[in-house]
Amino acid sequence: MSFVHLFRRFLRDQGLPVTQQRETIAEVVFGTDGHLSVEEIEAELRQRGERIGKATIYRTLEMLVKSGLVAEHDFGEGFKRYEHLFGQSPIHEHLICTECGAVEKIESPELARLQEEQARRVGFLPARYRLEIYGLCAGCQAEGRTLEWEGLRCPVEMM
Amino acid sequence: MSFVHLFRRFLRDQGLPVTQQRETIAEVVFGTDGHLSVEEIEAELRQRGERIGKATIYRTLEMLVKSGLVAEHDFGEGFKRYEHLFGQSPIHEHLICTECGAVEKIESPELARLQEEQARRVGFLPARYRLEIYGLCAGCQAEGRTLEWEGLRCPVEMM
DNA sequence: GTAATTGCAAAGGATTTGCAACAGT
DNA sequence: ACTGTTGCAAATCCTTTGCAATTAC
Repeated sequence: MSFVHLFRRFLRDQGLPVTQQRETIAEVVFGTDGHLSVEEIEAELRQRGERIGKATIYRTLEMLVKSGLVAEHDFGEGFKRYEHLFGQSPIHEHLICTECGAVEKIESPELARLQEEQARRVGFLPARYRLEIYGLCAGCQAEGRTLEWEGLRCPVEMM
Repeated sequence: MSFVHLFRRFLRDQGLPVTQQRETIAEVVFGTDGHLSVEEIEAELRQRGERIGKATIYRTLEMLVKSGLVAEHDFGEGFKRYEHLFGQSPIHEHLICTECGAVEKIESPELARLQEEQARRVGFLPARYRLEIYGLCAGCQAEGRTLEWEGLRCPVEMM
């Protein structure tokens, strides 16, 4: 449970109070390896018998993101998702299945290095990366599903 | 003005009418190499003396995205941006300056290839990529600006 | 002529904000 | 005690949708 320690340290460093709500929300976020939506966090809190307002969840998540312990994602669903970075490389890709919504993580030091290199080549100082690949996951392929909207696309050779 | 031709062709192929509004909106989108927000598109239309409703803009953009001629982006500003892909590789990275908001594009076939490779390695069928690097652009660095929120981050070595 | 689009205004959904009551230091 | 947080509801912002009038084919 070292993450509680880290978050507390962050709050202390910022001169902010360590409240029960903040710790509870952090426990939920650090207790899942997936990508949580605010709605999912709310549900988990309800299940634990905690009654914490939505506004507090948003405010705590903002803090967790600022601390660098949690990453914010937008997979194009119309809302955000949150993922703790505890014990994993902050630089990793996401493979997002457009059919079933599954999100798989892959780490590639090679890819990370290449990205950094490309950015610095044009004088850019990189701080944060976002690598997402949308497509069809192995499971959906096995079930014979195809990329629905892909049929409408004008292929590049048209141009 | 070949893009008008392409968009028309797409509409015909779909059995949809080619309206004046659709062509005008397409002209605006294809007339800029940057990343336009809906608000910016509206402003440009107003400047041209065109009076087109916001709903029509959204509906036309949806169509342009489906056609594959335009890409939709979310740079975390709370709204979407649109970029035409006419004459450029659909696979390119974005370097986004968190201080001045500038967006620079870079193309890296090497990076694209590596990404494809990584995805396929785990049985994933890639269709669409998203590569964004957030940080400080060369211009802001020259002016001595720093990454404001970066100071709050817990470095990885804490974990 | 028929079917689809347009434009307006209203609805929708996620996130933020104001403010009085409350908790952490 | 003092400062900052919490929770509720209202507000906000972007985007979508319903529907009568209009336009493309």
